[in-house]
Amino acid sequence: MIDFSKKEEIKHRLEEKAEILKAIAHPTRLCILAMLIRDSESNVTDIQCCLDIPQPTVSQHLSKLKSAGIVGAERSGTEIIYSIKNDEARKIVEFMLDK
Amino acid sequence: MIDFSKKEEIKHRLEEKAEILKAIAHPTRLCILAMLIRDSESNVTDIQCCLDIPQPTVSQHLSKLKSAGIVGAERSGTEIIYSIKNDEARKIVEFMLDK
DNA sequence: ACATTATATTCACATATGCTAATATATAAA
DNA sequence: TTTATATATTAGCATATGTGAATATAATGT
Repeated sequence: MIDFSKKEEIKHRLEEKAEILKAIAHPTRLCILAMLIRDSESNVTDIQCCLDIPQPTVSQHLSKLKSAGIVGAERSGTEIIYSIKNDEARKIVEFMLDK
Repeated sequence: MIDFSKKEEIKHRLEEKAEILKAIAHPTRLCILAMLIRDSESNVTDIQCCLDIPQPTVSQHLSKLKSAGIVGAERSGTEIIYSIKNDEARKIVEFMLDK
């Protein structure tokens, strides 16, 4: 067992929170998340069409959101359906875009 | 929340929001903002002591927060007093740290 | 004027990020 | 099995970011 001092605990928590914020903090990813909030889920092609940027770029942003635990992916035939799975992130985006 | 029919119009808005989030999205800056929420204002030395990192590093993070419009600075003698001036940013930090 | 304290700025460097182009994989249809 | 469609991955490159060390500035006190 590792014995974290209180400062280390706080530090780790702040790092986790910063990771989530950093994943959200990009205009394209904010837009993707806004789409996913509006439509509750979406595939890559729909997102790409909406944003009008290259497909690999969309996939890279989705990959970043996914590895931060903000979105989840589920294959359906040839498509992959993305949706928001982190409620904390969802609320931040909702708050930012309601402003 | 977002009107996707006006793509060009919302692009700038998303960039602005992402700028704010990006400024917040760092463990040290999250910690600085948490201090400023708790104490309502603080000088550089106090922040430096609390975080235990070099003074220039603190100044650089404060500078980033300031140029993003998140904190304001006011000189008082030889000290400079920082405080949060962007309420949107304050609410995001409060939300993140309450979780 | 000089020393002290508080803060900012610059530089150098390593690492991370974002983009594009090209290529790879996976599923489904013919 | 070949073809088409949807998505992911890789490589290369430019730019941004974070940090520490050293230095600079600004206000105050002696």
